[in-house]
Amino acid sequence: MKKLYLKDIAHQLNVSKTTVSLVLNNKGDENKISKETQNRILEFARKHNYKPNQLARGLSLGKSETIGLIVPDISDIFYARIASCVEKKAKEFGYNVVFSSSNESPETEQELIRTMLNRQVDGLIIASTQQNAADIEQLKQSSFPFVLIDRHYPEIETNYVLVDNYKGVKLATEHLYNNGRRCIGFVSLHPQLEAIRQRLRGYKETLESLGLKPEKAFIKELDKETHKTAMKKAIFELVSKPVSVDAIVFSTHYLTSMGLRELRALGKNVPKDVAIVSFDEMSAFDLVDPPITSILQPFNDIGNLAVECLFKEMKNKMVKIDHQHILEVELLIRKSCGS
Amino acid sequence: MKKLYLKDIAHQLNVSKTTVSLVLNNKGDENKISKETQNRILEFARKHNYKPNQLARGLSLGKSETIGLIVPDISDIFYARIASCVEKKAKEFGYNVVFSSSNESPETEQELIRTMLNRQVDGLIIASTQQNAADIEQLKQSSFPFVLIDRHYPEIETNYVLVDNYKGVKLATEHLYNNGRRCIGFVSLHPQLEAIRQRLRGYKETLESLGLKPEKAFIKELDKETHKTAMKKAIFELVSKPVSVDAIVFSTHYLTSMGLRELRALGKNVPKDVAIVSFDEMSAFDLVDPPITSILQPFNDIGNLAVECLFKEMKNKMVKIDHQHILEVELLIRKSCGS
DNA sequence: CTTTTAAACTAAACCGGTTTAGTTTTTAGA
DNA sequence: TCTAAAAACTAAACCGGTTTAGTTTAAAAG
Repeated sequence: MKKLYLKDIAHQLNVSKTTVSLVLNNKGDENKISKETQNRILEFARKHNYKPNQLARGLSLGKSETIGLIVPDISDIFYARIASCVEKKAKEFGYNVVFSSSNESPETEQELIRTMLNRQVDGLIIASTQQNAADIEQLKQSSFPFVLIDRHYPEIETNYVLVDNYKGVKLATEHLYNNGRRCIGFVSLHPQLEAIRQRLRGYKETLESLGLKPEKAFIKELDKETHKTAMKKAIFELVSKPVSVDAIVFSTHYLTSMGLRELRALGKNVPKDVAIVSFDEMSAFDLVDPPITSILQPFNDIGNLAVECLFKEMKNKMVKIDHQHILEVELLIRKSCGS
Repeated sequence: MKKLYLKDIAHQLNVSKTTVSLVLNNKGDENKISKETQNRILEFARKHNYKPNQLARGLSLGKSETIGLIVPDISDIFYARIASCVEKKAKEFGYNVVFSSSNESPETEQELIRTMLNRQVDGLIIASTQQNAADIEQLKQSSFPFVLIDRHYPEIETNYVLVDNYKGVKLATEHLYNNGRRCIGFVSLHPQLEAIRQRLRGYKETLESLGLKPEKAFIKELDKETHKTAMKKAIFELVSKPVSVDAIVFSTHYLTSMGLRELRALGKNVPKDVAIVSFDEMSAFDLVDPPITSILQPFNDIGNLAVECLFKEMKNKMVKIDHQHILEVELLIRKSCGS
């Protein structure tokens, strides 16, 4: 059973390629192709299950009906969930998704953006490393449709779908305070990410508003390359004298896991000795001992909104910056802060 | 800054498109383009950062340098991890990956396969719903390069990369036995999946080899649509009289989570009252109370091997069935089976 | 001094669609 | 009866690359 081409249909039915193409693209009526011919073509195409070559179609139309998704790491459950949403939503529009992970490397991200542009994706959804302002700026200048998710560039005006990092950490910190904690630590990664900066700001300002002082010693900012080894030291310092925190806010799910492992290794009881809250969660956090109080991100909304915005951009040709969404997060109280 | 085309380079340098194309594809020497001309072209292309339109290139070459990945659910951490691997490995070959989730629906899977073929992917990696023999058979007949992962069709000879499901469950069951358990239950999903059948077989035959009888009442096969509600009933029946198992093997990570929640809701102590083992795990299973003894799947090897096999197929034109890999699994003993 | 051969390059066809600018045939109007 | 307009269809250009089958020029061979 060899592949069927437009040309073949035309030959078989004794009409031109033009006619076949018009009919199959639903332009039969406006081009005054007789109903009878239309039916013959439609019928034949259906019967032989004709599907056009998308490369040829894309080349001709100047669009690929594919969008690109660039995330730091597709095996991170947070991004995997977003990817799943993006894919579903894109499919509603008849679009496919090509994905790639930047592994937090700006160089890789740059390369990925270019590769995707060469592949003629019609739009991009990017969770950027945030160290790639030049490329983002260029995308904007060339008015290529794109939407940033999870991370944005405060200095560049773009469409984005973010999460209220500040408020999330505020909620978490206040919750710890309300549970009687007064020495609240903060463990975080890559301070170069705006999202992380917002979380840090949320932490500091909330402490201050509560009349507490955010001591430098309470704050551990781990380097992304070395955080696996650095975590041990960080936790040790936080829970030992003279710092001796009685609570820790972790800025990401996997930091929470790692931190909790270290706390246990040190024989600390959670939440009695040290209460913890996690920004973002993993699938089994409700089963952990103790179940971990977490700030939940609305990954479904992030994915859906991002795709919707992107398609509006793609439709309008002119890219308007009018989709700057900051979504609410939710504090899910479990047991890791006491009570 | 408008897009630069091959034609533009040719004009600017006063040579033909042919020459430019040959040089940029490293065919300058074999086509006797002078070193000098080659350098001029290479230099110019680099300076202006020329990248060919991949749709045009793909159409011309009859290949897209893209592979398709079809999994049941990309937001499942197991498939997300495999996707991550596949992407990395594919990139080594200069390939991109388009992914899609079938959501366990054979119709969706069928549609995805066709869509991907229309998009001219050069090969497919499929974790099939296993209810789509017709399409798989057809792929095979048309000798289109593809590799099955995680799930295969025993009745169709194809290349695949699987995991030794039988042995995994055998290991788990024996471990429970060695910890003194004699009433071992089995909770599973979709018995139509070959992988699940293998796991069930592993369970039954191991029990028999240990001199135990695999009672029907010990085995719960949940329906995929209703498993969320059915789990409650299943666990209740397993741990109540007259069945009263003292151990459960769960055939998938999320079943383990759900089952554990139900066990807790019933006030059962794990592992004292009921020991559990999970086939496959989630990120935080080591932090759960108790840490869950799990059968680990080598997702890295699955992804890498699948890509390697696929590329061999793609290179050889002739698709040879000589890549039937069954990878070893590992039992990671934690605390959920006692000590 | 012609004929071969090699070196360096190119025109045009091709991939498989879409679309513009027609052409042919039929019908309606004057 | 002749012309204009409408209906139904199509040839050929185009998208942006790759590649086949040459062409032109210069040097080597006879």
